[in-house]
Amino acid sequence: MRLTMEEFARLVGVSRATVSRAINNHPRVAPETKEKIRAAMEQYQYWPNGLARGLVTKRSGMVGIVTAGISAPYHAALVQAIANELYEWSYMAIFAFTGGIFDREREFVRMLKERRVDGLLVSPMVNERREFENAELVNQLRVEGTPIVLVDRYFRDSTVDCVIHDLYGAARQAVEHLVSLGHRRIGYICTALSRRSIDGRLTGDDRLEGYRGGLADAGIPFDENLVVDTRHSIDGGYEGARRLLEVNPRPTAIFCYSDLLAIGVLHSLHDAGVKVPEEMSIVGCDDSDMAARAEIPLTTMRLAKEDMGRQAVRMLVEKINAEGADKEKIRHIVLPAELVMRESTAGVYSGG
Amino acid sequence: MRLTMEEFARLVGVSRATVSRAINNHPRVAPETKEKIRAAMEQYQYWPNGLARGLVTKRSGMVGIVTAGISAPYHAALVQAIANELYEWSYMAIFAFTGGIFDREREFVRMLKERRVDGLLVSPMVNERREFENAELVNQLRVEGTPIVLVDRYFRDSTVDCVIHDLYGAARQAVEHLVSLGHRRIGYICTALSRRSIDGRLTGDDRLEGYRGGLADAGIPFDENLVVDTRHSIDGGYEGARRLLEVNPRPTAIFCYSDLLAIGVLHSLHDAGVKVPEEMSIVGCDDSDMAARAEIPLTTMRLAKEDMGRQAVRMLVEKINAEGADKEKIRHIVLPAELVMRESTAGVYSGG
DNA sequence: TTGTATGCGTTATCAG
DNA sequence: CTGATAACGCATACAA
Repeated sequence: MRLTMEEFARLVGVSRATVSRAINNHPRVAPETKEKIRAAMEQYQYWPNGLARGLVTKRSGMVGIVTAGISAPYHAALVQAIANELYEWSYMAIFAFTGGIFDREREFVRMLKERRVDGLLVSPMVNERREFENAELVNQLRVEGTPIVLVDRYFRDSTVDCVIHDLYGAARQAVEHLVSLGHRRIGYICTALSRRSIDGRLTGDDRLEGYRGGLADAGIPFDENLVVDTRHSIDGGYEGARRLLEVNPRPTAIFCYSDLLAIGVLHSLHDAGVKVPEEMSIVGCDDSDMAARAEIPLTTMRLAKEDMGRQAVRMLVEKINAEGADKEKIRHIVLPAELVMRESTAGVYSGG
Repeated sequence: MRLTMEEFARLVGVSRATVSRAINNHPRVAPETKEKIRAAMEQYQYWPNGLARGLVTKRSGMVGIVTAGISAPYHAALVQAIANELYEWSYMAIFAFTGGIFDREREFVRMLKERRVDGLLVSPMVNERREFENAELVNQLRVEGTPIVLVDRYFRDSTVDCVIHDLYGAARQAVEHLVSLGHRRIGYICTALSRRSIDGRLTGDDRLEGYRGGLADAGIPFDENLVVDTRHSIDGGYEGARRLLEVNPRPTAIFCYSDLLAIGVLHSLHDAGVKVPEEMSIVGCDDSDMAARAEIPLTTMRLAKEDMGRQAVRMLVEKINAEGADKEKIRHIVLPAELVMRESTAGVYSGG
C-alpha cells in the first residue's frame, strides 16, 4: 500500500495540514518547512492521492475527449495536438473513441461524467446532412453547465463553444488560386456526405459552397457536371477523376475534398496518361503528411490541426476556470486555411 | 451541483447503503428494490461519483497508456486497438504521449500513479541499441508491484509482462518467401537503429537477425554490402534503394524494415526504370494501410496490431485482478507475423 | 433484506 | 505559521 498523507506527515514531523499546504503551496507556510517537505516527498516517494484530492476540491485534473477514432491521419494529428496542449495545462486526457457507434457517444459521456472530468472536448457524430446524430446529448451538456468545447463541429441549433476550420474559405481560396492560373473549367470531387447539397437545400458541405463562391467571384457559371461525389478513400479519388475525365469539355483543374482523394486522383491521371500539372492542376485539402510525399508533391489547403487542438484546449480551460457570467460567454473560433503551393498546380495547358 | 447518493436515496425512499448495493448489484437486495432504484437513477439522472467510489474501493477503473505518440500509422492503429479492447473491459484510457521526450516518461508515470490508475500499458523509450532509456523506471514499477504490461517492448534485464511481435520470424519468413521464388541476392534496408548490430555485437534489430537466419537456412552467405541503413521515412527508402542499385552484382529482391521504407523503394525503382516485380521483388513489413494502396500493392509481413492491443489489455486486466502468487506470474506473448502476398514479389528476372 | 456507523485520503475552516 | 477537525461521496462491516 502506498504512503498516506497522515503517515508521511508523521515521518516528517509535521501535521498533515502543513503537508497539504506545502504541496498546494499555500502562502502561509514557512519556506524552510516547505523545502523540508518537498525533499521528504522525493525521499519517501510520497505523492498525494488524486482521487481523495479530487473528492474535496471537485476537480479531477482530467479532461475527456470524445471522438470517432484515429485511423485517419487527420484525426490522429488532431488528437495528438489536443494531447500536447493538454499537457501544457497539466491536464490528463481520457480518450473515448466511439468508432462511429451511436450508443457509445452517450455511454462515454456518461462514463466520463462519472469520472468527474473537469471538461469535455467532443466531436459529435454527424449524419450525411451534417446534422448532429445526438443533438439532444450536446444540448443537455450545455444546459447542465458541463464545460464543453466542440472540436471540428459547429452546433447550429444552439450555443456551444466550438473551434472549426474555415472550410468555405479554404475551397474559395483554392478556386481563386486556380482561377489566377487561368483555369475556368474547374472540377470538384467530394464525398457522398456533401453531394446532396447541390440541389439547393441548405448545404452541409462548406467546401462546396466555397467552391461555388470562388466560381462566382470569377464570374464562372456553376456547372453541376463538374461536381462528382465518391467514397472517401484513395480508390474513391481514383474513380472520381476517371468520371471527370469523361466530361465534355474536360476540366483543366480539380479541387478535391481532401488530400486522400487527391492522391487517388493523381494515380488515376497517371494511369490515364494525363500529365500533372501540365495538363491538369490538382488542389487537395488538409495538408496531411501524404501531400508533401506524393509522387507529385500536392498543392493543398492546409488545415491547422495543431491550432485547432491548441485553441480547443485553451477555450475549455478558460471555460473550466470561468466564474459567474463568463461561464455563459460563448465563442466560436474559425481557423483560416492556408494555401500551400507545391507542384500539382500550373497554368492552363496550351496544347502541343 | 450534482445529486449525491444520500439525497438520491432519500428521494427514492431508501438508505444510501441500499442504493450502493443496488448499484454494485450486491446479491442481498430485493429485486424489486433494485429495479426501483435503477429506474430512479434514469429519472433523476443520478450516477455515483467515481472519485469517491475509487477512494474506498481503491480502484479507479482507469488504465494509463504511455507511448511516444500516434503520428505514425502503426502507432495510431496500435493505440486504437488498445482503446477498443479497454472498452470491452469497461476501463477508461488515460493516454500520455511523451513525444520521445525523456523526462516526460517519468513525469507521466508519476501523474498516472497520482491519479491512481489501476494499471499501466507502456512502450518505454529505447535508444539506438534498443536498450531502455529509462530502465530504472520500469524496474521500479515492477518492484513496487504496479500492474504493468510492456507493449511492443521486451525488457531483457528483468521480468515484466510484455507482448511483442516476432520480428525475427517475420524477417526470416520474408527471406524464405523470396528464396522460394528463386532469389539469392536479397538486400535489406533498415534504419539507423539497427545498422550498428551488423558488426557482431548483440543486436537490437530482430529483423536483421531474422534476415541473416533466413539466408543461413538457404545456405546463402551474408553479404554486408546488401544491408543498407537509412532514415525511417519514404525519402529514406528512396535513397536506400538507390544505394542498393549500385551494388555489384545487384540484388534481385529487397526486404524492407517497414512499409514506409518499401513505399520509398517503390518510388525509387520507378524513377530508376526498374520494374517491380519483374526486375526486383520487394517485401515490406507492417501491412499498414499504405501497403495495399501502393501503386504496386505491396507484399508485406503483417504485424498484428489488433492482437497486440487485445492481448496487452487482457494481460493487464488479469494482472490487476490477480491474487497472491498469480501476481508474480510473468508472461511474454510473442505474436507471429503473417506473410501477405500481393504484387510486389515474383520469380527472378531471367533477362530480356 | 435493509439501515447505521465508520473510514477511505485529501482540503479547508477554525483556533492557537 | 501550524495543528486539530469537519466535510467530500461512497462502500462495507455490523446491527437490526
